Parts: sequence; structure tokens; C-alpha cells
Amino acid sequence: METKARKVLIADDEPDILEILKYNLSNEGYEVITAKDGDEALEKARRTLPDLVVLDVMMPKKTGVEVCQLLRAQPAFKETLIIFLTAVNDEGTQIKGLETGADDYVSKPVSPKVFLSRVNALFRRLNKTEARILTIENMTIDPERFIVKVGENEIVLAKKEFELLYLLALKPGRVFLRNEILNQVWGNDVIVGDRTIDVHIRKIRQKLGVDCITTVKGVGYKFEL
Amino acid sequence: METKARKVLIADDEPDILEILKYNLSNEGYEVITAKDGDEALEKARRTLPDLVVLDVMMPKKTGVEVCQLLRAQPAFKETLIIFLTAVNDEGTQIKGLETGADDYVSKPVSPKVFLSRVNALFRRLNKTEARILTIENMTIDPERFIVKVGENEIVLAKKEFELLYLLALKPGRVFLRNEILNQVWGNDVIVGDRTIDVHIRKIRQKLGVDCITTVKGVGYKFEL
DNA sequence: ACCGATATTAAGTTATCATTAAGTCTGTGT
DNA sequence: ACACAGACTTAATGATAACTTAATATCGGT
Repeated sequence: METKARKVLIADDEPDILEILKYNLSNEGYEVITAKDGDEALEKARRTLPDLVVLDVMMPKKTGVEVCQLLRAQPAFKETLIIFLTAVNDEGTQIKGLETGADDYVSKPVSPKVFLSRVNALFRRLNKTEARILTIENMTIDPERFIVKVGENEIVLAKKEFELLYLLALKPGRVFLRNEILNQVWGNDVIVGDRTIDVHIRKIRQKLGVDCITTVKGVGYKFEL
Repeated sequence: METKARKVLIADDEPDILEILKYNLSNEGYEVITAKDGDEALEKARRTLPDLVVLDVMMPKKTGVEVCQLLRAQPAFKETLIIFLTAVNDEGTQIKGLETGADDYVSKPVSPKVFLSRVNALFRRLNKTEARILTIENMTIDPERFIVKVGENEIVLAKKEFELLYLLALKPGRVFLRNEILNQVWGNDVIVGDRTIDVHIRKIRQKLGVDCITTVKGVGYKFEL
């Protein structure tokens, strides 16, 4: 059930690193494009539209951060995954990287094992968000328009509400732990209180008017019509 | 409470770092043991058998790398997760660290947020094999859905009830001592009276309506259809 | 029949969730 | 720049299910 190969663009000025990462990614079935500086990275990114861009922070011509910002400014790269490679142990830089819109960063020297697992993790996360319309009995959940149809009623949910419902509905019956929900809907590093989830659950139940979310006390929530 | 708290051993010679990491891990429900040098780390690791060992690379007595190698040499620590903390930008050290068998490394200065998300990620990866659906004759115990099916009836158990039944059903026929049950379901450090187990057993028997738990007087309980 | 151990029941305690309201943040239109 | 609206988060309170305990009954082996 292999879909088409994921395209990965790697930009780094050290040929050795390019080689190592290219070798490992190829072995995993990725299609790899390489660039040796910021300008080349930008140009190749625009031309090949990769699924993932790996950027060394310190590069000639343009730094990884600059490239990232320029890419993110274009609609075509809004959803593209971006990973920074950084030798800088400075936390400030790392955080700034993430704020610029990177999805992860890996510190140098790079361990191929760690790098691969990060890449795989990112794509895994992406797959889950893949927009497809869910239909469970008389309920339709449409991620394109943030709309839920129950029978003939069209109900509009807010973003977080929708993402939460969508997550649960992806696997009806399966219990999602509060931590899983936080990770998937809010992100690994965002810290919000537990009660926040409850409030969103409540709004969903209220708006839908149908009892489709079951509480499993001490564990989490599950979708169940 | 979790099925069983994950034990984490942190070894670092800087008391501040120990405190910060301990605080954050405890908040996430981990059980934390600390050590201030390599020898102490080794000794406590052997005694407490943690699920995860966090090792500062630069420590008195023995370095983190040495501790890691010594641990990995023992069968008991083949599967234990190991993370290195390193302030060293030295490439050689880090690479050697990973070759020694560390699962990840985090560079200092440590951001608690980043550190936590790495730890959680490691355990998440490890957990993939844990939740499996048990089927014994016409009974199905599904931890993912938190449901027990007997024939066509779906029975909802409370958290402790479910965990208790799941534990027994993992090894049908095997007798679990009351102490084992307490450790697995309630955790090593929680103190509850013996009667508590009886009450939960009773609720399970009552809810299932099937006689699947046998009392072994003076010893414990076992699952048996 | 007696004793130690478990079963049962009911009542007490706690943890967790639901609900509400108020506060913060963000973006939009004037 | 301003204010307004909607989305999101937090905090406080109340409700309830889950859990624990304790008191009493029952069972099984000697």
C-alpha cells in the first residue's frame, strides 16, 4: 500500500552530511534532492515542491532561517514540513526556528537513527491530519469546510472543536487519552490545562446536540454514536 | 493513576539541573530517582531498574558514556531507554554516545519543554506493542476501546476494574498474588487495604455476570473461564 | 465447630468531570 | 488606532462516579 514516494529536499553546505542523510533517506524509500546553500535550496524547493525541507541553519548565501521564512511566505509552502539542522546549542535559536514555522529541529552532529525517526514521525503526524471526509452513520465530518452534518443540519464548529471531534471520529470507539488529545490537537509542546479539553468537549456536545462523545473516567474520551 | 508509574533515573552533577528535571518529570507522573555521579548512577540503576536513564556526559567518578556502556553490557538493561545530556559540542563524544547505545541525546542548556517532549516521545514509541486485544473463548478485552465483550454484550468497567481484569487475563490460569496485583494496578508506592482488591473483584464478577475469576485461598486470584 | 480468609454490603471519601462565567487573545471592519 | 466579535483558555463551583474503608456475613479447610 505504498503511496508515491515522499520528496525530501536537504540543504547543507557540508557534503558529508548531505551524503549521509541522502543515503539514509533513500534507503527508507524517500526521493532525495540536495542543495548546498540557501539560494539553491530556495530555487530547488520552488521547482520540485518537496514534502519535506531539511535546512541547515548555517549556510552560505542565505541561512536556513531565512529560507524558511521566505518559503513560508508562499502559499504553496504553508503545509510543507520543515526541519532545521543546527549545530547551535543555543536554545534561543531553536525556539526562534520553531516560531519561524519549522516543524522540528535536529541538533548536529546528526545521528542517522534519530534523524530518520524524526522524519518518519513528522510524516506519520501529517498522515493523520490528511483531510478526508468522515461519515459515521448519519453524521458527516468535512475537514475542508469545518462543517459537521447531522442528518440534514449543518453545524459549524470552531477550529479546535473541529480538530478534536475529527481526531476522535477517525477511530470511532477507540479511547483517546488526554495526553494524546493534547499532543494531536494542541501540539507536543503547547501547555494548556486539562480543563481546556473538557470545555471543548462540552461545546461540541452542545453544538451537535447528539450524544456522540463518551467519557471514560480517568482515561479519556471516545467517539461513539 | 497510570497502570504503573514509569521510573526515571537522572544522573547529573549539577543539583540545579537535577531539580528542574525531577520537578518536570514528576509533574508528568513519572517516578524520579536521582544520582550525582557515575558510580551512584550505576548503583541506583542496578537497584531500582528504571525504565529510562538520563545521563549527563560529563560527571565525576564515571562519565555518562562509561555508565551507558556498563549498563548495556548487562542483559537487564538491554531494553532500557537511555538519554544523554551533553553540553559538549564535541562531535566525537556525541557520536560515540549514540554508538554506545543511547536512544537520544539532549543538548544543554536543557529546555524542560523540549526535554519532556523527547521523553514522552521515547515512551510513546516503546508503548506501541503494549495495548493488545485479548480474546479468551467468547470474551474480548480491548484496552483501546476500554470495553469487555462477553458474547454479544458490551460491558463497561471502571478504570481499576478494567486494569485488574486485564492483568489477570494477560496470563489465564496463572495465579497473581495480592502483592503483585497491588504493584501492577495500584503502583509500588500506593498503600491500600487488602479488602480493596476483593471489592474490585466482586464488581468485575458482578458486571460480567460470568464466573471467570477464581479465588485461590491464601494466595491470590486467577483468570479462568 | 472453629479459625483464618474472602465475600458482601453499605457508607464514607476522593478524584474527576461538567458546567458556568469571566478573562485573554486575535483578527476584522470602521 | 479603536472597538467589537468570536475563539480560546482559565478558574471556580457543583455533581457524580469511582474508589476506599469498615463492619458483618460466609466459606473452606483442619
